[in-house]
Amino acid sequence: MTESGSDGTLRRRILDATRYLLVAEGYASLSMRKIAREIGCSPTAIYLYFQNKDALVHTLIDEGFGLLYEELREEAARHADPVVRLEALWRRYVAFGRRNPEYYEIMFMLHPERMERYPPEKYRRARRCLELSIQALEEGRRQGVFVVENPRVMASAAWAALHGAVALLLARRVDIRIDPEAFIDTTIRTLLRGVLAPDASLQPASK
Amino acid sequence: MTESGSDGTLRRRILDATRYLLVAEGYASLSMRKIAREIGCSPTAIYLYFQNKDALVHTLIDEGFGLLYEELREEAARHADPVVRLEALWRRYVAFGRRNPEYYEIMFMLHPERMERYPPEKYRRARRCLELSIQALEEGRRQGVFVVENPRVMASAAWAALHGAVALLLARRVDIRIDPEAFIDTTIRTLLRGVLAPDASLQPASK
Amino acid sequence: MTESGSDGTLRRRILDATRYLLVAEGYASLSMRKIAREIGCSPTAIYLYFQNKDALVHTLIDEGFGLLYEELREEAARHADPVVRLEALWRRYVAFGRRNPEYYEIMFMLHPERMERYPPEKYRRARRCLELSIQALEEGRRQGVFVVENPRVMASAAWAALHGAVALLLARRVDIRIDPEAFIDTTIRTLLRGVLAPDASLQPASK
Amino acid sequence: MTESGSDGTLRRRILDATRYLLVAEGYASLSMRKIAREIGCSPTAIYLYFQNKDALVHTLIDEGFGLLYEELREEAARHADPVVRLEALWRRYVAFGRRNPEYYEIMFMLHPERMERYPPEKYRRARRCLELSIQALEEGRRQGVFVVENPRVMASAAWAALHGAVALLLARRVDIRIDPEAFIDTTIRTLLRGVLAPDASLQPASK
DNA sequence: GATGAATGAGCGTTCATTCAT
DNA sequence: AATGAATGAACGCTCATTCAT
Repeated sequence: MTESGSDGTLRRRILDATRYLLVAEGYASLSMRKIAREIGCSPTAIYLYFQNKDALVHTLIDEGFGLLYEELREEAARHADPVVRLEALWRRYVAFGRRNPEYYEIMFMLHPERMERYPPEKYRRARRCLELSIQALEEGRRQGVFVVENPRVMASAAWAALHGAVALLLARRVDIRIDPEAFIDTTIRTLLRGVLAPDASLQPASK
Repeated sequence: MTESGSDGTLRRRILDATRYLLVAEGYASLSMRKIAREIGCSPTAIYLYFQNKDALVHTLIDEGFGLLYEELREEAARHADPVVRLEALWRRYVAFGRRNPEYYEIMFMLHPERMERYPPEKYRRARRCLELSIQALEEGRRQGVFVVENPRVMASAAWAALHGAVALLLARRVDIRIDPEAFIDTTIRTLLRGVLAPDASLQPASK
Repeated sequence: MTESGSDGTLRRRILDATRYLLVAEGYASLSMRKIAREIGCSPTAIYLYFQNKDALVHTLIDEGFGLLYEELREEAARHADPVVRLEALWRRYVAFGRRNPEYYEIMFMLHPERMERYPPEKYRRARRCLELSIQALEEGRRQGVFVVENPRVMASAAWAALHGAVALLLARRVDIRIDPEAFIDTTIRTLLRGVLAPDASLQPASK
Repeated sequence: MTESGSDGTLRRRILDATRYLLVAEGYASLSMRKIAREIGCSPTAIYLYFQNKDALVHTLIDEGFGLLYEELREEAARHADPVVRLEALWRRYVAFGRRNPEYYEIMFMLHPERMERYPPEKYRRARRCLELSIQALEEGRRQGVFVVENPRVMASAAWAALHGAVALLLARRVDIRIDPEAFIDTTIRTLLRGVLAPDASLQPASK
């Protein structure tokens, strides 16, 4: 359930049409007219619910972060073991990006100048996602299974790695000879091996 | 060294102005008219040197891949040890991206639709960059210092990780409390630890 | 009677301004911007009523064929005698062309490339105009007053002759020493004499 | 032999390339750049031989009228009998138009505003073509085989009819179910029957 | 709660032409 | 005899947005 309810209200239909168009044609060619055409209303109508195009997109970004956090939080709650939990979080992140390319594009692939008007307090929500990884890393470090200097930096670096994988996959920039699953798997297992204490036995991926 | 040197020719000034605008405003808002305004010529003049906007951007992409490959090749030649070499290649890649955000954006952050008209033979040049990493991985594996199932997939995954780091840094999406150098360092060291054989002693980064 | 009457609606004013410009400057130099300037609106406004330039012109072409067919049908209905009727149709055609040079230009003087996107069903309407002549020729042949091998070909040939006369008059390519009325009259009477049975007495033109 | 010789001089090549482009793409999309590209010289070079685009086209128009007149004069000289001669002239006119669509387009199908700058004395040359028909009509009238009030008007009317046939054929506006040869034949025979004295036996077309 | 009418800015691109060399 | 460099004007069209209703 998203923050604005999933009723058939025009506001909701605008958001959904926007998501559809983001998947179908990408952010670059997203236009108010197209959104309006998609749902059969006038372009003006959109302005009744969103101050402007940016506000509309920002709303979607918020939704996206809400969804992502929910998924990650749920995943984190499911695994007591920090190693298992960390891997699960990472896999979930990648899965989210691949399953929701439209959210992913505006959440993480928009250019900085596009984000300038994005209210900074919203970023805090984005950061909460990272906290889950940080916690797992800290827990694991305390248990001696992770070797990590700075959990926050490590979590960010791992997130960057996952982001790179998702971004290249979505942009279809990965060599077609490479199986996407193997690609993701290699990324995650390499990261895991990179943070695990040398004597910690590397358990098989719970794929 | 680019193909035409840095003489004051209009063609060169167009390319430079384009690079400047790419850094300053991003690809999305790049326009022929802005380029012309930037260098104080008429928009028409650009068409004397480039068939159209795509051709202009493609020229820059070529330049970028030329530069990157040159840097990586030089770096690869400098280090006999595959471990040292791999780390050097990775560091160089990140450095290139951070030093040349404009090239990086059009080389790696453009959406596929934008690239459709990019001549496929040019991609070969792009892939050669990856080959250098693959070779290092293969060599290291033969020497028993790397544990890698599929070097090509591993090289791609590592590239994706580095790309993610560069992309987030350029987009200023990394938490400001995190020192970029530590962020990069952690990324690279984690990757390295992830591919190194367990008994191989991890030497300190030669940074 | 056109489909939307002659109210002062912007749509109508666009169509009228276009017609004016077609007369004043010809199709070749017709531009959306000029139309907008002519009626004092922004070029964008035109796109509220017509999908693009072609659609605008096609609308006028439709109007033109509507008008012409109406005139010819009415004329045909007025005359029982096929000889009188045929001459009346011919005169009416020429009169239409001279009275509506703007319609005539886009209806009959546009190059085929321009028409490619013109929906083919619309052409049927154009052909119905010819059918009226064909019917008159067939009737007259049955009555023995016309000597015609193939009425459809004959009707086309006569139409071509009339078209030539109209086209040259509109283009002011006819020697100025020649009275346009005499020119038209000669064309039509010659055609008539050319199709009449030898023994049919040629009545004076009912001009 | 045209007035400017048919050597391989650049001037000649420009004229030929222009003719080629007129056939291939039509007057509307004729451009100096395309002409230059076609013959592999710079657009500027054209201006060494022709003051501007209009002058270039006017030169071709002159050539066209020269060719047409030559053909018609030769044809006229071949036939003593005015009836035969007139038909021959008409057929030759149509043949010229169909054989030289590029000349025909600029000679007879250009819009009036395009011709404004065409030097009026050149029109006299165009009119000489008509004189040949007028003479045939006058001769035939003196011999009692033609019934013509005003030969000049009649010649113009017949020319208009032929022009209409050629124009519609070139523009492919004639119903595809109609055989072009039959179409032309009908036009000419109808005209002929229209001017022949009632008792003059109509000889079969020398098709 | 929603629309219709309209705009100003901007886009990539093409054109005929000029001028210095 | 010919070119290279450059321009100003124009083109069709799309966009985000506003305003009156």
